[in-house]
Amino acid sequence: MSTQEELRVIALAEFTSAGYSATSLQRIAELAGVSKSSVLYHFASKEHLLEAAISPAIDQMEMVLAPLETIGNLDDRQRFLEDFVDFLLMYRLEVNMFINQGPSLVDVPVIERASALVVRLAQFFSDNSQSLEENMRFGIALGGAAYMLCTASTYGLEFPADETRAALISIMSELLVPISAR
Amino acid sequence: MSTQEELRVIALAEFTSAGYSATSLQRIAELAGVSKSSVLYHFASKEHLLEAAISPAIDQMEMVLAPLETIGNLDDRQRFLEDFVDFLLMYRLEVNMFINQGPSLVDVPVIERASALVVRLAQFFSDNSQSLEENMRFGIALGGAAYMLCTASTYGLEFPADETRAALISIMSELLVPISAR
DNA sequence: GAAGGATCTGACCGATCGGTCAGCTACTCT
DNA sequence: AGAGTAGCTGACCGATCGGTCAGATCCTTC
Repeated sequence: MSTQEELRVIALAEFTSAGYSATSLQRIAELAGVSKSSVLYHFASKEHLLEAAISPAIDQMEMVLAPLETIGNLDDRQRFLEDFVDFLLMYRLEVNMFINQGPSLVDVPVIERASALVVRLAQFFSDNSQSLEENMRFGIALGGAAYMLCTASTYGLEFPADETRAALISIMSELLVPISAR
Repeated sequence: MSTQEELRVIALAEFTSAGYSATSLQRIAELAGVSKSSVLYHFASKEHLLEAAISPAIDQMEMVLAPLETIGNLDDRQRFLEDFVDFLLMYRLEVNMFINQGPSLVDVPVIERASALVVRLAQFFSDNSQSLEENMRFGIALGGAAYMLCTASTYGLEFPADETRAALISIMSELLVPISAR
């Protein structure tokens, strides 16, 4: 792994666990075994490092959400949900960071891009009804999944990946089933 | 409202929205219209201010959780859930902060006290079965509710309190109904 | 009016922050 | 061998951080 990749991975882990503003470039450099100057050689600024750390996840999320508006029957919906859960599992650190720290990281372009995606997703899952309970079901599913996938591991809970995936799909399906099919 | 109370309220709001480490004492002082020295007169340190800001919520949570082990039938369980939702609504800022930033604020005594409460709550709601899905249902309910109650308002969603309460109780009941009654 | 405690402030401290810059090293290409 | 470039570093910068301290101000109590 190149130094640049290593820095990106370390930065992502630290930003997620300790928080963006609580993580210093000095600490990232120490964890990577290089100097702070070296970090700033590979990434023009701390914000650029943040951008590099999470934009792959946002790119992937854009791809997963691409077919959103073409979803028709419940099978389409179920397939999409599985893809989305796979996305959550693959990029759990990035998602957790966006969910938890996104609101305090406005003005960072990639964060705004992600926010737009979440709004689009919310509008789809709320069945265009914009009812309170529909919106809350979506919010709980998204926020809850993100919480479970990352924060909860702080409490020492560690689960096999495939079981986690199955349970997550099951619970989210239950939460996000449209009114018409409930 | 005394200066001390005002500082506590402002600090809580800022810690929640911007993050603990991203919030400077200088900023809290400015928002309150006093000097930084005055903040440090009322609270011995930034950490003491954090403690003062969230410990009322943790005290209340301890009271709400007191009857946890005596819960018998499903009616008890439902009543407890309603009390807990009321607690979430009353202390949404504190809960959101603990959920989102708790893991990065270890070594703060009040945070550890709250963590112990969450573990106790999780053990109850997971039906002592410790199965993966039970634990995940609890985690999604708790993390999701916290997310909806605070973070989601960033997206401009604002709901009447009583409707929010009813929807939250409904969704959480659904998520936390024990296996035996499903 | 004197005394005393509560409240508040500006000046100041060392540490750390993100970031700049000149220069060192090692490798590639001609 | 020489030129150029990518990778990396230590020294340094101004700004801001949390925190200390001596003293000003205000209000109560005698």
